[in-house]
Amino acid sequence: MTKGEETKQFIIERSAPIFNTKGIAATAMSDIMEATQLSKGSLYVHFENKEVLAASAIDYNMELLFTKVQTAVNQQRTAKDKLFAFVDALKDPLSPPVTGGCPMMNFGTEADDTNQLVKNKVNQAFDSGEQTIVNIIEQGIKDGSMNPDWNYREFAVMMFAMIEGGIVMSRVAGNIAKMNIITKNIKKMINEELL
Amino acid sequence: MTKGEETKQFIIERSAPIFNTKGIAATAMSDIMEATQLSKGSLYVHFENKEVLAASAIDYNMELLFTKVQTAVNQQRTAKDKLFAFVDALKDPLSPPVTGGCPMMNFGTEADDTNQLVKNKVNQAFDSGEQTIVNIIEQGIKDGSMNPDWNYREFAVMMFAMIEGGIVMSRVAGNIAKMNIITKNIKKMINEELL
Amino acid sequence: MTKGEETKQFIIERSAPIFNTKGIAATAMSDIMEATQLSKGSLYVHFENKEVLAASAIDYNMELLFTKVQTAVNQQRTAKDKLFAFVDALKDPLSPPVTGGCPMMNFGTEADDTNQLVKNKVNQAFDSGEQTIVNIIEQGIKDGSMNPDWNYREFAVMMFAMIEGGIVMSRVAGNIAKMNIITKNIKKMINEELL
Amino acid sequence: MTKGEETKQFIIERSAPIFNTKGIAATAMSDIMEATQLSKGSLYVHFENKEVLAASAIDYNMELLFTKVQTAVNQQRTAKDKLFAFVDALKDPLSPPVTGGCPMMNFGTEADDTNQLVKNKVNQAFDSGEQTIVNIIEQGIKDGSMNPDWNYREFAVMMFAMIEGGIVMSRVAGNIAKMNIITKNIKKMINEELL
DNA sequence: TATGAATGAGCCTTCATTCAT
DNA sequence: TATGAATGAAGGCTCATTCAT
Repeated sequence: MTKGEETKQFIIERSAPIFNTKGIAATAMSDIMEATQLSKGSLYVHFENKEVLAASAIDYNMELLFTKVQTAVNQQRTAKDKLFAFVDALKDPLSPPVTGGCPMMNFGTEADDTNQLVKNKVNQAFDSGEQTIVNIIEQGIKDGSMNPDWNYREFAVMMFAMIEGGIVMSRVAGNIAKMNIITKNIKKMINEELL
Repeated sequence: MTKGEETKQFIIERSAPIFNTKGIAATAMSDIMEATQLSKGSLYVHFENKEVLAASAIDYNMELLFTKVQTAVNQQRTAKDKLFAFVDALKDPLSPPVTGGCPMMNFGTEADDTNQLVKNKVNQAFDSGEQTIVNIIEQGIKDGSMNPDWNYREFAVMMFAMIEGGIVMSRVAGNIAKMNIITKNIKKMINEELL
Repeated sequence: MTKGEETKQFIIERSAPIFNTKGIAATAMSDIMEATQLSKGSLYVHFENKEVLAASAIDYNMELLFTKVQTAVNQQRTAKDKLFAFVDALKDPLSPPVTGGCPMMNFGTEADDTNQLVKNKVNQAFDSGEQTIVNIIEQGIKDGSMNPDWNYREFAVMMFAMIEGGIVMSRVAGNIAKMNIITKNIKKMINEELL
Repeated sequence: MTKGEETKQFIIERSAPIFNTKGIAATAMSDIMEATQLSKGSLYVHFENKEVLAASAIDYNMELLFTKVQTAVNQQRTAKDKLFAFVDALKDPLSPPVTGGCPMMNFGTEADDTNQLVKNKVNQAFDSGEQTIVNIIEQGIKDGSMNPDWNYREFAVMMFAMIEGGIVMSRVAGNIAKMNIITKNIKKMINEELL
């Protein structure tokens, strides 16, 4: 990695939590100057403009989240354990895997009406999160540990939507009571499809 | 209503969809000047500052949403029909009851880390949305149309979380495929508890 | 004139000589802040952006020049004296009627390749300067004091071009030797067409 | 020519038309980076700063113009043909010998109030252009083809001023109508002094 | 000689807010 | 109550220039 690439990556890593916490519009380049201790000009050496930097930070936040979830999933053997690991990785919205909460929710709600590029990024992330769930269940069905008649595609949508909704509700509440209910019930629904 | 109160209300009604669409940070007082065709000074006659105006607009958006949902619910007789009406009122996130999408999600994700006042407002709104569901089910149990052993409090949390998560996912996707799955399955879950 | 119009006019008057002296690109809004002792925001209350302000200043500079020349012309009776007054009004490029030199030359050379709007303004000014000369001569021919066979339309072009060229040459030289030669010869050419 | 000198010359050739088109103030070092495909640092290896580079580019533009005019002049034998060649070399300001128009007018109007160095360069160029005309006529008088009583020194000033003024007028007009009038009349004035 | 990362002053513009009228 | 002129801090961004490699 060249010096320039290193700096670029450094800027992304430092700005990502700021964008995820304050939002794109409320994050100023001066916030990033402070977080990186770099000059204004230097930021623009590596990023054309704030929009491009924000896009990189959004990618970074979502990839970081995915890596954390995927890592947790991969540490398990059975499909059930993998699914539970997925749920558990996101069970505490007050100590989220990524500072600032779920980047899909944060940037999705900020961008849905105004920023097609970000909207698309978030949409892909939602799809690939859902696909992760689908893949695990398909493995479980294949190895005979899960009910082959399960409408797992629809379950994946419901499960992911419930988690995402629960994250926002719990963050706003300042406690994870609702998230606990959701976590518990998702696990229950999974258990009902085990063979 | 005095002239002043009328103007104040007018400003709220015009600014509410803007805040809900662009977000608080990205909405400028000049946007509201344009939308109301009022002068800068006039806005400040009625609202101390942008924060106060935003708070009023947020309240308005959430009340409008509740009114619309409640109106749909009230048009039904049975608990089941009321619950279905609740779900149906929110089933199309691309043509939402309130311009800009769900205000709880929009302001909740923008404010969760940075604005305690808004955070509290949204939290209360989530609670009272959930309570609406709870009330309907309690009526259904009381009149004997719904399963008295149903853990309906937990169901209310799940149902509301699923809807909220589904709204964001569908808005970001630009289509309501996921929302349709969610709507269908929520109704299925309700049907399973009917007597 | 309202307060706003007064301020707007004041800004134009103060900025006009700066634009004419330094050029559009080299004039900063901060230069105009200093010259007007107004705040940055105040400047933008009256002018959408720098381009619009520059356009107003250019108009002002050219109108000021025309007024001065026209006033000098109008003080004379005969066509010959009017023509001489025109020439004399522009005979000293080091003490020009408008601070910074001829606005048509200044903005014309700055804008010819890059700014269609300004280019058009300047072109019209050149045409109307030429027309002034034409009008005077037509009066002279009509009243019998000037040669009716004179190709005065072509003379107007030559005379104006010579003056404009001479202005730049003399300003760059720092002395009006060349301009004196031009002034003298233009008058000689005029004298040759008197009856 | 060493590698360094070659690069230096290359930078001048590429930047000259940019400076002549946009002006000194409006030309950024980044414009020159793009035009040369050289790095920022490389530009500063060869030129102390933008001012020095601009000065070199100005020299280059004026020398290029002189070379083109002189070449045209030298292809003719008689004084009259030489003079006509001079005029014809500049007769189309929309397809000028040097991209961006007459460098003396461009840099003269930009620099007359603000940049003594450039002002002097332009003044010398005006003088030497005038001197070229003078030299041709003196040859014509010496060889008996031109009127020895001609006040040719004054004619040279007028002729050059007319051409320069005409260039700006025509560039701003977007057509060469006025320049055609000027060209025609200069030739007529020359013809009147032939023996 | 050539690179490109880094700088910080300065650019144009927008912002929320104040206040005399 | 309503206006709109005035403010100045802050916004995103560009600039000429430096310097280690």
